[in-house]
Amino acid sequence: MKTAPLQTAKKSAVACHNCSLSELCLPRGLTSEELDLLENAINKTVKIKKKDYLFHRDDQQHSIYAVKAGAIKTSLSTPDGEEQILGFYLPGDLLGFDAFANNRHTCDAQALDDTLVCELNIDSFQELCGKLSSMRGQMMRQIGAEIEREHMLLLTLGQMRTEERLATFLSSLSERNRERGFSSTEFNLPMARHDLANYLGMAVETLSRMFSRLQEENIIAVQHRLIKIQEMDRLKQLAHHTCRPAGDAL
Amino acid sequence: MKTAPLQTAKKSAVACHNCSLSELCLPRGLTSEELDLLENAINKTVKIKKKDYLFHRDDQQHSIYAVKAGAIKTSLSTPDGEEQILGFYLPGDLLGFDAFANNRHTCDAQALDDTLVCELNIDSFQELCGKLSSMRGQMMRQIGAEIEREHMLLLTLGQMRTEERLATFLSSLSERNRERGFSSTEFNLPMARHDLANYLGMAVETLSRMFSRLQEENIIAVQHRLIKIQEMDRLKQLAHHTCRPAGDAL
DNA sequence: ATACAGCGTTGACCTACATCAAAAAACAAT
DNA sequence: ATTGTTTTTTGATGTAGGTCAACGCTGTAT
Repeated sequence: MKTAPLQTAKKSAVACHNCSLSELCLPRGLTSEELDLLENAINKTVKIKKKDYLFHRDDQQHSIYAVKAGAIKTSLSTPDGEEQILGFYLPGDLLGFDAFANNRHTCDAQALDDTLVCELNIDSFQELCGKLSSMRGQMMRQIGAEIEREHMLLLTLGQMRTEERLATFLSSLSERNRERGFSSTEFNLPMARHDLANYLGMAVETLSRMFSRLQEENIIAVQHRLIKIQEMDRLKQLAHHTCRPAGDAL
Repeated sequence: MKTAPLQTAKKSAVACHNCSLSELCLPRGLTSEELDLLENAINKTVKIKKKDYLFHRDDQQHSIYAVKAGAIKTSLSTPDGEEQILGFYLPGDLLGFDAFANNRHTCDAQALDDTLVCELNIDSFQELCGKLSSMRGQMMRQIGAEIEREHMLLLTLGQMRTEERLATFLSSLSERNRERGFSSTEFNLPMARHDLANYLGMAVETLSRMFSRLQEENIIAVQHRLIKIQEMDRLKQLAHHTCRPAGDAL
């Protein structure tokens, strides 16, 4: 289907110390010495091209990855070729925890764009977590956030109508951008309509209609992937199902 | 809404050593000495009555729980009173990992029946995981399984039609029973129609119709909560979306 | 027994969304 | 620019499943 990720990968030096994402990523709250240990656990920085896979379900090799730049989607596919996108991972997000169960990834991870990730060897990372309680705490928080995010998505898919789903998504992407110091009212969607529709459990056509509807009501302005939120309060109102700001990832 | 869980709880001695669930639960693969340490981390055994809550979202106190008997559902509820059930936990299952993120549970957990759980203090458990790599591995496997289960549910809610959803659910409950040494073709549903419908993202009426349809086609026989699977292969065929046997919990 | 409350099933109807079809816009390659 | 390819939008139509309503069954209390 696609070339293996490692064939298109380049290795480069790792440096959490001066990484701009250190406040979002694992390093948050660690001392300089702890950071050294973390850097040792990092295999390498991997560059993957748009549409290439970071990992496949059941791959022999498994790691935890931190996104430095670009965007990754994870998905599950069925025997008959249907897929469900499980999450979008943006700079500062970690992915790969699904491999904890059986030392195999249980979903696929594909780059939505040319992407840069840090790869952490799962075993040395586990070992590190044994040694440093701060690191263990970091990891637990990340895992907890991942579970919480998935809970929100279940709520979205199980209870909301399509307009609500989109409003909730936009609202949480906005929040996310705010947290990262970007504009919360004007941003680019990192994914195509097709992927977003799949993630939100609706047809592309329906998604497009919902974008149009929100635009007609002057709640947002849409130009391709650029979204401008014009009336945040009305957007949040539509997304009233949402429980809390929803911290990490999407 | 309901009495606090602890008011209806009774404490009793903990003994992983002679617990019949030790092969399903955390103790699996641990040495006798490691088991001693685990027992020390366990606060107590808690008894909760049907419809009482094991924990609430944002509770001050948070723990990991292992179900010994009965059944628990976890759910998320929205400001406007809608709920989405996230999972059903049966004997041998662990729940409460959602509190890792912020030291607060992010969902509610309610007993579907009179239920017995072991309560593990989260901090001493974490500490234990620092000391014992085998325990860390155990926990990671459990967390991984939880994530994998939620992925399957996302696939179910996002991609399947109602009949498929029910077929998938029954098929995985059957598999689960088989793994625990119970009958895979005849078992009781631990939850009411209302809860199952919610979990599967459909109306109770629709769920009821799907039960009837499967029964008309002689794939299953239904008497209240008792399910007899008559044609397993046809059931699995209907659930063809399912990726793999789906190990733990529901 | 009888009455009552909660749960489950069935039927009639309706709507939110999927599907089908086609045009328009954006993008890529020559 | 020109052509082909992919993505997005819009419109027309169909349907799966939601909603509303009524009824039957099970269990509990009197």
